[in-house]
Amino acid sequence: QKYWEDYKTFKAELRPGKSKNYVLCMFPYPSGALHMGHVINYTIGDVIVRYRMMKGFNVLSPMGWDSFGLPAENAAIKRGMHPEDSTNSNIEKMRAQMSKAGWGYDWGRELATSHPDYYKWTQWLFLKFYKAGQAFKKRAAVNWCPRDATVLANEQVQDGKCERCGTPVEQRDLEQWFFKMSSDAERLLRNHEQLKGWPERVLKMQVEWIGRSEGARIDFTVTETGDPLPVFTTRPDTVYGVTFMSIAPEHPLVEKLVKGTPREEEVMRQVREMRRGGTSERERVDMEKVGLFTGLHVTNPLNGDEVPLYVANFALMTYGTGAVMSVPAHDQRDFEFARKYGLPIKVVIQPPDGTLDGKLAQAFEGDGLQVRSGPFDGMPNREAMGKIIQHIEKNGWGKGTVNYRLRDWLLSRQRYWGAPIPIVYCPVCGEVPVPEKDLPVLLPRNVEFKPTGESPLARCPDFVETTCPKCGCPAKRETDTMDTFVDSSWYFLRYLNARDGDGALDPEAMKYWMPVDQYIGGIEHATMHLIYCRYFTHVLHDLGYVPFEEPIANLFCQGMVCKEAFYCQEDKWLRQDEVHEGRCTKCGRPVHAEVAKMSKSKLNVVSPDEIITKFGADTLRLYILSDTPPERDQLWNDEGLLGSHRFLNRLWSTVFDNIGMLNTAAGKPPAGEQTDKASRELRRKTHETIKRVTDSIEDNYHFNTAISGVIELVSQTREAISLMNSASASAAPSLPAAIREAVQSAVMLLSPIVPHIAEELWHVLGGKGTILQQPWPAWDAAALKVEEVEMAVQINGKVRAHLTLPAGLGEEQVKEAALADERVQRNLEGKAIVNIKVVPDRLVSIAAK
RNA sequence: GCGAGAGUGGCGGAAUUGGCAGACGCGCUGGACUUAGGAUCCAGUACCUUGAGGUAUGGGGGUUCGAGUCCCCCCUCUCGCACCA
Repeated sequence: QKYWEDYKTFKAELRPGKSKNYVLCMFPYPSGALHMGHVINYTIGDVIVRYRMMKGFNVLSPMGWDSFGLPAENAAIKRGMHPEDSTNSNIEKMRAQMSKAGWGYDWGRELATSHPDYYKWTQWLFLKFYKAGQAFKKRAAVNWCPRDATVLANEQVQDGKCERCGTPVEQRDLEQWFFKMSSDAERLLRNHEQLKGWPERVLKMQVEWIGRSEGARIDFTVTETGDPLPVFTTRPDTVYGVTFMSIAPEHPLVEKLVKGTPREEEVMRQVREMRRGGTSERERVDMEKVGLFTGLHVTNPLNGDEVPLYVANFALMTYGTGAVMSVPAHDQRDFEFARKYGLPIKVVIQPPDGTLDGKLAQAFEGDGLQVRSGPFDGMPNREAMGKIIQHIEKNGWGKGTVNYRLRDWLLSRQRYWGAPIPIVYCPVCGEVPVPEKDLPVLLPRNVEFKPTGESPLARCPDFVETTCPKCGCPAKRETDTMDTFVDSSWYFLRYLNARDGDGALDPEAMKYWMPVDQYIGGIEHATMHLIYCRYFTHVLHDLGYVPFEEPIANLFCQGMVCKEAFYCQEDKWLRQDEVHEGRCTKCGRPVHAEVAKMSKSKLNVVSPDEIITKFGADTLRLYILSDTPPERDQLWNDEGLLGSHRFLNRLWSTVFDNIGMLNTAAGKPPAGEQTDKASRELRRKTHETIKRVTDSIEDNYHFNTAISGVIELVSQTREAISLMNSASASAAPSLPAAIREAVQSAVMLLSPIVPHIAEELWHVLGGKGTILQQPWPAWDAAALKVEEVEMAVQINGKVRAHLTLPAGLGEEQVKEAALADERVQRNLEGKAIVNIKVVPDRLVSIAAK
């Protein structure tokens, strides 16, 4: 580690003409302690970095800190510290832990999103977005977490709960800052074709999240007042079957429409009741469908039908137009609602095989022929869809349109620990952006930041009170801060010129290094960070700041590290040492065991620090990659860790116990065709392993099979050493050279995974400098050739015999040899051969009756 | 409900992409050695029977000389989305 540090092994420089490789791991929130999630993430990244360095790439491997945000603030409150202090001390601790793990980074590019020299540029970018109309303020119903006392983006709400703390989210009407992400929906979707190096499931999740659907906007009219009431539908072919209209309780028209009507009080009471749980709470299938007649009606522009208008809890203000044309005959949800409230059901599409009447058991959602649909009667409904849209457009009743589920990104937060939004409110000039020369808008240090629901910065007069940059009048600053996902939406660009005080982005560096060749991180960011950073880059591209649209060429999502967790009814979650023979050692009750992601609450965490202290970083690194392909969840097993430790000890002693022989053999010509059989076989194993390890890494980073390959090579090498030391050594004069080659190859192949031991062994074997400057081993195709093969003989699909034959033997000769075999003959007795198939060097398959 | 992925020994997982299922590791069983170390080394370890066989990759069909792998039906689990009009 000292060598890597002293010689700046991981310092990356822009070298035009040299192939680059940008390997990036998702930067951590500085909690102060590494956990196994970091270990798997950053070990994968480090192995790729080292492998590609040996492959000759100019590799960039940066690291930084996602240091703003709620967790830092909450932790600081709990510990009675200022978030700035606890964040900085956590960064120190974690940087030291990372170095101990042996992960190689170019620390000269380190950044922290909470440092003014970073968030200055986050604010600068915000202003660019603002001027381009991509950042704007609007009043909207937003998700509110009462515990964290702040708003949340839709992406941060899970199952109606705060993604951070699990508290049920409420709905509030607030004026908030948004990024116009919805305007990028089409491109976010379209550019998927450029993301060939992304996992399919991440793209699928993004497709669902963006939620594109084609249909039409149709303008209904409120019969009594003449107010327009547009709806979005994906089934314009059913528009003649509308028998009522549903409107979201949040819809601005509701209050206006019922005002002064006899039903006002009742309707508004219902509206308040429906809104109480918040939008997300209502977005649940199992929620009972509730509606209330407003006393008003709407007119269907196509047939003039006047149908009742209902306030309904299943209508969402956040999708489409907030109003739904309801067609109970052809939509199951509308059907159930109509049944409940005794509303008419009007069939307008007949299935090809039968005749539906008004007494349906359920909605008919399939295809058929239009009926009771005016000029479209008799037309197949698929065809009618287009025709009806044309008809609607011609008459000015609406328009064919595409609707997206993706909403704008709510970026303001009523919390302290984030980048201040650089806007000033002037009584004369209104909303005024802070001039670029006045950036950063510094986050003041002395603020009472405990959450109350009001932005903490609002209670800091020194911060709030300012003058208008335009007219000089006394003015007030925006007191909300930015969502931390804003910070992390561009950090991969900032690494390229992290120390540059003159600009956010460096065009030359971006041209060379971008896009990111390999991004590694958790799947949990599929619809958050991984959409936000794409959107951000798209806008920066449109503004001419970056020369590409997609920042991440290849993405790898690692699995979780899990471990058995034990639960006792009486004593709750137990540590492993509190369980004995399936029973709780405290109360003797049987214990329930389950495999779960390592978590403090389930008491099944293993501390990387402790493992490194006891067994060394290499044991941990090797073990975490050994058992399971890295994209899959893995099960932590203490015994398995010991197995990895034992292997490294074996490798170590293989070198040290034989160091004299190994170094005497150095430089001797490698065993060739003229040498003895044992040497040729070891050499073949060596080159097979080089190929296998290289292929395994290239095949989606399957380090587990790469490692098992090296273990086999080391075992075979140790057998060769025993042979060499035995009496028959004279029969294998080339063995020392073959053993030397095998050992050296094993060390090189393992070096990205266990770099400390590999560097040490490499030096003991006479190497100079760092192993990272050595070329990755190449296999010699000639050495892979086998001389003899064992072929299986199948008779009617069952293996009946084995033949040892020279490799590459002709088909006829193989058949001959097979039929001559005594066991084969015995099994063929009394049968006639129907067919013989030879798979060269593998097997013979005989079909007989 | 929709979408994706996965079902292989006691466990984690291999399987050259249609070619001898169970590599490698853990665990377990014998044995060796001992400077008692999270030792090490050797042998064994899918199941049933052992003369030889027979049965096995969630279940059932199919294609094929040959299927864990391809096709059809079914079951189970995991993850994501979910009143999306």
